[in-house]
Amino acid sequence: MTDVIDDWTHLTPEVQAMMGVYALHWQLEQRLSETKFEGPSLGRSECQVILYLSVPRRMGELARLTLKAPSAVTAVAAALERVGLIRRGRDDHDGRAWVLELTDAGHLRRQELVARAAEVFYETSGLSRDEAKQLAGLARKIHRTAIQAGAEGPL
Amino acid sequence: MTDVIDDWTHLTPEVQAMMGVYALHWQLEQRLSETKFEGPSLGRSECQVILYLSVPRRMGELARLTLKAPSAVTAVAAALERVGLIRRGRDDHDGRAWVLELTDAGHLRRQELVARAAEVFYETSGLSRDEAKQLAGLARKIHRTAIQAGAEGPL
DNA sequence: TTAAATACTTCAGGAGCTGAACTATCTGGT
DNA sequence: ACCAGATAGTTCAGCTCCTGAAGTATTTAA
Repeated sequence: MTDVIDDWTHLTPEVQAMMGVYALHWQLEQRLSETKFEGPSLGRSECQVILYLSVPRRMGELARLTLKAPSAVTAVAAALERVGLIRRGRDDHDGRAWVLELTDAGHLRRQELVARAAEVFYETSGLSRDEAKQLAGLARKIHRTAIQAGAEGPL
Repeated sequence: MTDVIDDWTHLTPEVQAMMGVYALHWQLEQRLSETKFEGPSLGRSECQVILYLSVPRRMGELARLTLKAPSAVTAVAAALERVGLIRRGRDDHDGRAWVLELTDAGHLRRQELVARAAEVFYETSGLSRDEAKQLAGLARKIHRTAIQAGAEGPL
């Protein structure tokens, strides 16, 4: 089809990893957010937050996990509440904080998102189940380190 | 520091991989583009295109590789040419197409970017050299598949 | 030679994020 | 109990970056 000379061998492993990460990230965001479900459609950040809401979480926690500013989470929460996918409640132990929790519709939507994410993941990565698990293992470590680095600022 | 209950075990491998990819992508883009080099500073896409210009490439090829619209590449090329990091020439075999090529300053900047990318990669991923190579192996496959899927549209 | 396809450009418009300034609540020292 | 300072979230102005449509130049195929 195209005559791309992918002399991919002279790139450092780090740059190779980076390019793969960029490509997979783009496809996941793009194709996940443009999937049509029943009910209202969601933006990229809305999908991301729903995935993190496997458990009720405070907004600040979501901001830290998604590496976004608190004000960005405010907008996402407003959108998700407006369409009835989440419910807000005050934190029992801290009246300043909100806890976001999926409604029944939210849980349903999350299940659909997880399923769709797996589809898109395999379609666009071309990885096998075993390779996916291998990647997930690396991803756990990456996630933990990256979130911590993000919380502490850029050194 | 924070009491995040990361019961990360009940997430599917695909979602785990996704979250790791999101976090690493964010950190790489953010920290790479905010690094100060000598000379003019670059946006995220400018950095990405420079990395792909290890070899002269046509603009359409860059659009496909970076998964962006051609018009986005036009803007990036204009910016990079303005600051003297790339040179444009017509493709010998196709007078419609431009070929972008790094200047000497561009090659220098690319080397600095590659070095900085490796630093940021290890700092924010927490991976070892071996794990990085493992990830690079998966990334090669991901990249090839994802770029092809992008070129052919969303199924 | 002419119609259709391709490569890039220009531009208007929009999504989504940040940072600053603000309100509400909590915490610790006195 | 009270007040100062820290913390959680909100509002908003402004910014960056991207896309999609319409336009130009060139190539390809009929």
